[in-house]
Amino acid sequence: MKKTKNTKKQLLEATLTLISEKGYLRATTREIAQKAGVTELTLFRHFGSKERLFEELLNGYTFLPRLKELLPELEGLSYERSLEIIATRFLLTLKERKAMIKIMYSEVTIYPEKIRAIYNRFVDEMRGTMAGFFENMQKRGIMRRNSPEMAARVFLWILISYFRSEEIMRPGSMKKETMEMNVQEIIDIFMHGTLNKRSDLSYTGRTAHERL
Amino acid sequence: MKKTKNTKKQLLEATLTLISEKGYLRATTREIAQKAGVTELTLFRHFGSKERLFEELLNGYTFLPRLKELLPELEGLSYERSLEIIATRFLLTLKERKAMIKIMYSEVTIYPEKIRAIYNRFVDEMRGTMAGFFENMQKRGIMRRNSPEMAARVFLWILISYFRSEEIMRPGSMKKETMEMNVQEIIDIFMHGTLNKRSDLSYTGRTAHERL
DNA sequence: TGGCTATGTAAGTGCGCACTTACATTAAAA
DNA sequence: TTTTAATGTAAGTGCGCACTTACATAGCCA
Repeated sequence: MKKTKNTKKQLLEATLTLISEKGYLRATTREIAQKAGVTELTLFRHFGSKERLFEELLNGYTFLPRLKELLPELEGLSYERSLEIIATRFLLTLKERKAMIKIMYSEVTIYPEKIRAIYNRFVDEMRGTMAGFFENMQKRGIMRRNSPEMAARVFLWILISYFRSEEIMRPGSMKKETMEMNVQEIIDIFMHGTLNKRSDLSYTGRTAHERL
Repeated sequence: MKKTKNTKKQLLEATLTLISEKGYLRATTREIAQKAGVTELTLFRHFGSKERLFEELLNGYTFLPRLKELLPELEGLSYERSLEIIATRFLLTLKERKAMIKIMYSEVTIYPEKIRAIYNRFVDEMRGTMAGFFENMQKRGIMRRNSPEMAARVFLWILISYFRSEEIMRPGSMKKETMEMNVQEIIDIFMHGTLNKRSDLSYTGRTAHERL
C-alpha cells in the first residue's frame, strides 16, 4: 500500500466537518476528498456513494458520554454542587460533539430514522443515568418525590437548549466564565425551584442571582 | 388579470411547507410552483430567483406570540396554574409554527444572519414577556429572587426542548392528554424545584408525580 | 523480482435543477 | 371593444454534481 492506511478515517472526519458546516447537499464529494487529502475517486472506491459515506459516518459515530464514570466522584458533595458538576461535564460533551449535533439538527428531515436513532440512543442513555442519580437522591431524602425520569428530562432539556442558544443561535462561542455563571443560575433554579418558600431562606440564604 | 390575485401568497405558503419538509435545496422550484397551482415560470416572474423567494418568506414571516394578551386573563389564578396556562399556550404556538421552526433548525447553517434574526426576535420577545411576568410575581412575594431573565430563559428552554423532543425527534404528534400531563409535571418541577423541603409538603401536599 | 493493493491522473457521462426565451391566452379594466 | 396585466405552453440552456472508465504509479509482501 501507499502512504496512509487511515484514508477512510480521514474521509469520515472530513465528511463530519463539512456536512456539519454546509449541510449534506452542499458538501460536495470533491470538497470532502480534498479536505481528506485524497482524490474524489478514492472516496468512491472506499464508500461507493456519497449516501453510503454518510451512512457509515452515522453508524460508526458514538457519543460515549462519560457521565456514568463521573457519578462515583460526586460522593460527599452537596446536591447542588453535584448538579453543577454534572451540568458542566454535559455541556463540555455537547461542545465536543458540536459537529454531529449540528448535523442531527439540520438533517433530521432527510435521514429521519437513522438520525433519530443516534439522537435517541444518546439522550436515552443520558436520561437513564440521570434518572438513576435522581432516584438515589430521593432515597436519601434529598430530593422531592418527582418522577426521576421527568426530572432527568427537564434537566437535560434545559442544558441542551442552553447549549443551542449559546453555541448555535447566538454568535460567538461560550466563554468559560460566562458558562460557569450561567450554570450556577440554571442549577439554582432547577434545584430550588422558583417559588418563594420560607425554608429556602433558612437553607441557602440567597439565590445564585443575589450572590452576584 | 386572470383568476387569483393571491398567487404570491400561495407560492409563499407552498415554499414554507416544502422547505420545511425537504430542506431548501431539495425543495425544487418546479415542485413549489406545482403545489401553489401555478407554473414554474410564474414563480420566477414573481420572485426572480429561488433565493429571493426564500428571503421574502423569511422577511414576511411573523410569529405574533399572543402571550402578552394572555397575561391579564391570569389574574386571580395561582402561580402554578398561571404557569400551566402559559406553557400550554406557548406549546400550541410552537405547534402552529412548526413548519417555520423546522426551517429555522435545519437552515441556520445556510442563512445564519436572517434565520438567527427571526429566531432571536421571537425568543427575545417571549423572554421579555415572561421576565415581566416573573418580576411581577417577585413583587408580590410569590416567587423567589431569581433573575427574572434567567427564569424566563429556563422556562422557555424547557418548553422548546420538550416540543422538539415530542414533535420532531420522536415519531407521532403530541396527544392533547399526554401533553397536559407532561406540562403538569414540568411545571411542578419548574415551580417547586427538586429539593425536598419541609415547607413543600405543607404547601402542596404532593408532587404532580405522586398525584398520578 | 514480480505481483498485489491502494492511490493518482485525466477525461467524460448523464441527470437534475435553476433560470430563460418566444409566443399564446384569458380575464378584467379602460 | 380595445388594451393591458397576469398567467400559460413549450422548448431549451448551462452548470454543478455524483459517479464512471481507462490507464498509470508507487510502495509492500512473498
